[in-house]
Amino acid sequence: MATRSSGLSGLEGGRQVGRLAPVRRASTVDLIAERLREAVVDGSLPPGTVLGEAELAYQLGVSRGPLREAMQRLTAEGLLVIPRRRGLAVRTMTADDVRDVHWLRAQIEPELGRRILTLPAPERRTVLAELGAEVKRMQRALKKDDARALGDAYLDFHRVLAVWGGSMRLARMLGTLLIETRLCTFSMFEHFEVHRDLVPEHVAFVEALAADDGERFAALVRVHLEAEVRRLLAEPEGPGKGEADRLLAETPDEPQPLDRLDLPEGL
Amino acid sequence: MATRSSGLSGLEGGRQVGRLAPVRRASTVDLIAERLREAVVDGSLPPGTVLGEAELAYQLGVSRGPLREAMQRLTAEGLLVIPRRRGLAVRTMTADDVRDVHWLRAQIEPELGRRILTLPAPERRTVLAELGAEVKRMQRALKKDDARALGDAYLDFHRVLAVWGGSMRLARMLGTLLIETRLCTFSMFEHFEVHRDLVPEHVAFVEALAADDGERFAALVRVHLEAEVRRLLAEPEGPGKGEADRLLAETPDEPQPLDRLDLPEGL
DNA sequence: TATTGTAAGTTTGTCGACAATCTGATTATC
DNA sequence: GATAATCAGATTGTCGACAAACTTACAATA
Repeated sequence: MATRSSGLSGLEGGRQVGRLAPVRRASTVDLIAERLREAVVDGSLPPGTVLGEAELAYQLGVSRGPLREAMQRLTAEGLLVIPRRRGLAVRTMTADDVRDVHWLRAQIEPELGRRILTLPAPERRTVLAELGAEVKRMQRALKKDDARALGDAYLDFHRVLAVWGGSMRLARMLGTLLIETRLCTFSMFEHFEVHRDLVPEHVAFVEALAADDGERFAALVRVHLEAEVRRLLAEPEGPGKGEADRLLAETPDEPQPLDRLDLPEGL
Repeated sequence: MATRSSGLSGLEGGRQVGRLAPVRRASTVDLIAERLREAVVDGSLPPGTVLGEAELAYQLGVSRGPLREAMQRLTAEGLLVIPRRRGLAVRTMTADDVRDVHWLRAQIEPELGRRILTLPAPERRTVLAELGAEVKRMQRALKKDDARALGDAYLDFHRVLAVWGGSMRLARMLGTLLIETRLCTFSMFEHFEVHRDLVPEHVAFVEALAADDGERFAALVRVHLEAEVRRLLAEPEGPGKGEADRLLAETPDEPQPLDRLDLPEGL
C-alpha cells in the first residue's frame, strides 16, 4: 500500500524531506483513559463516585477488558482507587492531600519558571503569549462570573508552564498534579466558586516572567499556592496573606502592563 | 463469618481497641506489577526487551487479562512501552532521559533532605540509622567488588530518603525515578560496574545530615547527580568535578565520623 | 433488643476464543 | 536487479462467559 514511514523514496521536492513526525494512533485504552480524565476534571465524576464496571463499560461503548486496563492506568496516576470487588471510585482528596499536592506544586512550578526564562528569546515570547492568552481567558470568565471557565483557564495556564518547562517527566507529573488540584476543589467544596484574586495573581505571574524576574515569579507562585491551601481548607488567613499583598502591591522591577505583551487575539 | 472491620464489638480488653490497621491484600495485578518491576530492576528484563504477552503470561502463571492490566500500570510509570501489536518492551533510556531523570532527582532529593532535618529528633535518628545501614551495605559490597549489591544498596539508600521525606506523592515519584535510574545504567552500559566514588559520597551525605547541614547535603547530592550523568554519558569530567573534590575535601561544620552514629548492626 | 448465622443476589476476577491486523518472506514484474 | 504486490503465519485487541467472592437483607437465637 503506502510507502513505509522510514523510506519516503522518490518524494524529494518538498521541504523537510525524511523528517516526518511518526503518526501516533491512540489505542482504545488511551481513549478510555483520556475520557475518564476528562470526566474527572469536568466534574461529571465527582470524588467518591463508585461505578460498576459493566455499567461504565456500556456507557463508553467498550467491553470490560479495555476499561479495566484504563482503570489501572488512572490508578497509577492516583486519580482512581480500586476497592476490592467494588468496581472503581474517584479518589477523594483529604486535607493532607490538599497540602501535599500544593506543596509539591510549590516545589515544581518555580523551577519551571526558571527554566522557561532560560529559553531562547523567540520561544520565550511564545510562552508569554500563550500564558497571556490564558490570563485573558480567565479575565473573560471572571467578567461572566463563569467559575467553571475560570477554573479551566487556570488549569490550562499551568499546563502551559508544564509543557514548556522542558522536562518530559515533570510535565507529566505536573499534568497529573493539576488534575489532582481539581479533585481537591471538588473534594472540599460542593460546587465551583468564582475566586476573584486568581486573575490579578496570574497577571503578576506573567509580568514577573516578562520582566525576566524568576525569583519574583517563584515567590508569587509559592504565595499563591499557600493561599490556595488556606482557601481550600477554609483556614483563616495566616501570616502569608500579608506577604501576598506586599508582593502584589510592590512594583515589579520593570513595570509592563499586560497590553504591551501584544497577545494573539485569535487564541 | 468474621465480624466486619468497622465493629470489633465485644473485644475490649487488649490495648488499642478499635484502631487496627486495615488489612491490605494485594490484588493479582499488584503482584504482577511488582514482579515486573523487580525483573526490570534486577536486570532479568534489560531495556529493549520485547516480550509476547502469551509467553510472559505463561511464565507468570496467569492469563493475559491481568497481565495486560499490570502492563498498563507499568506504562503509566514510564518503565514499559507498548508498541502496537508488538507485546511490550522495556523502556530504553536515551541520553536525554539520563539527563532528565538526574535533573529531576537533583530537584527532589535536596528538598527531601531539608524535610528530614525538620523531623522530630527520634525519627531523625531513625532515618540516620537507616541511611547509615545502607552505607554499610555499600561498603561491604565494595569490599567484595559486588557491583550488583552496591547498586542495590544505593537504590535502597535513596529509597529511605523518599520514604522519610514526608510526601506520599514525592515518595512514589522518587521510587519510580530510582527504577528509571537503574534503567539508565542498563541502557548505557552492558553490565554493572563497581563505582568506587559512590561510598565516600554517601558517607558525606550522612555526615551532612548528621551535622544538620541541609545546604551541604543539597550541594553534595547535586554534585553527585551531575557526576552520575557525566559517568553514564561517558563525558569527560566537566567543570563540576573540581567542585565535587572541593566539597568532599572540605571539613564539614561539625566533623562526625560514621562510627559515632552507632548504627544498628542487625540491619 | 441486639447480635450472630444464613442465604440469595450481584459484581468482580479470570479465562478461553475469535477476528482483525501486522510482520516477514516469497514471488512476480518492470 | 530492484521494486512492488501477494500470501501465509503469528500475535494482539476485544469480547463473552463462568465461577468465586463479597454485600446485603433476613431470620434465628440468646
